[in-house]
Amino acid sequence: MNIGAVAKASGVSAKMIRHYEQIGLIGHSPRTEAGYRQYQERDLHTLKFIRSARDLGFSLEQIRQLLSLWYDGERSSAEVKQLAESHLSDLDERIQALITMRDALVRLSESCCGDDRPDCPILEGLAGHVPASSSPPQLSKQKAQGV
Amino acid sequence: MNIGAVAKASGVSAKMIRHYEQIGLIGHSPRTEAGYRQYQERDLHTLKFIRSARDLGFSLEQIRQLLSLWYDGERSSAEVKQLAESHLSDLDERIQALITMRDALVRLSESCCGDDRPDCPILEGLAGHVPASSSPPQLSKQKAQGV
DNA sequence: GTTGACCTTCCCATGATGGCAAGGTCTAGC
DNA sequence: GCTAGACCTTGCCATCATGGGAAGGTCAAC
Repeated sequence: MNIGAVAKASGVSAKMIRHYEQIGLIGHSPRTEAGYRQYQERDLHTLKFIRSARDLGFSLEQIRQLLSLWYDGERSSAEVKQLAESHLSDLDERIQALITMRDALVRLSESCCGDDRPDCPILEGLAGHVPASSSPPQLSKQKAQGV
Repeated sequence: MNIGAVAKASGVSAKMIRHYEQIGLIGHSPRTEAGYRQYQERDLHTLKFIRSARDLGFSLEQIRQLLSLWYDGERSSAEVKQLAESHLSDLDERIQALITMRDALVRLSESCCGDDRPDCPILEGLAGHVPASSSPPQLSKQKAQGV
């Protein structure tokens, strides 16, 4: 298989496959005389693995570890699970951060009537004059960080 | 005020203040004879605005627009609100994407007992052999609230 | 006058990905 | 055999917001 074929079959772009090779995430593939990279079923399998891990949000560094665990018949599933859990809490943090943003923005946005007049609680909020929230702030996820 | 002082007071690093100046997000500040940037209260106000908008996840491009609306006495609050709503749906998309990842990862992780044996449904899942999920996968939405 | 905190500009790095350019290779159709 | 077009190669640049560091100038306090 040429790179285009594995790319299509794996869902990883040719560009990225070359990149993964360059950073050592995957090995150097053999080349034809003309210099074309040649891939086997096994490589396709690896690329699909990488693709799945990317879809779950694992970083390339984490994928490097996942691959080495995958290849290692002596691994303990605990190691894998630990990696997954660690990524999981990272995801949770990011989700929380975004939700905090969203909640704050929703509150600002709701307080703005959005008509043709210039008065705008959103801008005022950004400028530091926080609008009185209509509902009590029991979400506790307000602007915790502030300045 | 020197740059260090506004940086501290605004929560925007000196590095970033110079950067914002360079990309034209804020104007060029006057300089002392020695070349030190000099800032006024007004600049501090602007930087705090930027910092708040960054805390809400607005991109620098969006902040550029927000600033110009802020400065524009003739703006309609509708324009501001539209910008906010647009960012809001972007946030929602990103949150959903992360939650989708998290749900999938949770499902994989739960199916792995995490002991010292090598058998690992997480790796198998990544390799394409999706484990049978114990409960039907309709949980994606409900968790949007309670993360 | 020295020291240390602060400032300046400039370059590089991040992470994962895409784009483009200049050029080589392969293959199908003529 | 020749040519068009699809495919491959490498290499550089861009994204986005931010930080690090180097080399050097300035300022204030002691």
